[in-house]
Amino acid sequence: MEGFFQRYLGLYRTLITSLNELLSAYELSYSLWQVVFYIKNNGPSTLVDIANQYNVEKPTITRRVHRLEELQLVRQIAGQDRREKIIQLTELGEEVYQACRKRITDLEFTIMDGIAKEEQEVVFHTLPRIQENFKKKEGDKIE
Amino acid sequence: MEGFFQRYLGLYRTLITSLNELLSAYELSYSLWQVVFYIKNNGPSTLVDIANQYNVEKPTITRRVHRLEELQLVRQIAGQDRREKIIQLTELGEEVYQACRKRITDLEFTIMDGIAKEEQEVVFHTLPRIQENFKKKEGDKIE
DNA sequence: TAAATATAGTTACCTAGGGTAATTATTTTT
DNA sequence: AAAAATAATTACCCTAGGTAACTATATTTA
Repeated sequence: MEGFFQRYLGLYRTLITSLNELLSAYELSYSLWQVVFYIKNNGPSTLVDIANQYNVEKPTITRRVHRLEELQLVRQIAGQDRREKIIQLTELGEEVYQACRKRITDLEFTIMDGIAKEEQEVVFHTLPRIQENFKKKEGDKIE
Repeated sequence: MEGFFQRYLGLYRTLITSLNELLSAYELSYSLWQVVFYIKNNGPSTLVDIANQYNVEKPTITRRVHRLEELQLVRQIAGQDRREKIIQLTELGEEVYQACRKRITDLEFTIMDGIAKEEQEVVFHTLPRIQENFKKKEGDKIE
């Protein structure tokens, strides 16, 4: 499938810019949204949980969480292990999640306009399979 | 198609990192590769041509081209319009293009492992259609 | 159980990559 | 000829992430 990367990456800037514009109404960016999304869908989490989910380093998540604390969208709660910082959504965080979720879903429908349901399904299921192939390749390298 | 953006963007860092690693063997990154690729496939081009192709601002391309000049992969040639800077590949640039093209194509095949040809085709054709939908949306906004 | 090791998070510093506004040189329009 | 447009550049700024070193706490192990 020569040219796949080009097709894939050609869409990236358009998509991320569009999402960031949408989210800027809530003083968020996609990278901040990822954290809100993760906590909403996995419950109170540690920074390591989040870093592992998105394959980024811990300082990256430290920064994102600090920003979200400033925005009062998340707060820290006490846990057993005093090394850990467990964060959860605030009430405001929940509200902003709902509002963004709706607008993002709307955008997802808009940009699928005219594309058959079956085609959408194929794309939806194939992208994670490609990602698995990358992981497999990484694994091979290490062994 | 709720969750599409997540699926799409989840792959991004994996993919771009993998490509940048591959290209680092030639002191390139994907953003530099785009310029080499464009010139190879469109012939000698101006900076504006390239900026338009990738929807980035001119200074971005100025920087990329300067870097490629340092690497001696491109050179400037004279044109009619003396405002323009027309750049073309050097012999070294051609060689590096061929080498990278091969390695990128190999990677493209690797990460499609186990994915049926028909599914690959659907993804391949659907991504640009999604991009068109974004453009259409942008257009609507302006009017 | 004391010492060694591992883990969670932070800080400071660095890099990649791109944007905006202002500027220069040249060309095109009026 | 003067005004407007265009191509490229420069200077400055922003976002986002990485690495290495460090602190505090928890877990292993000898």
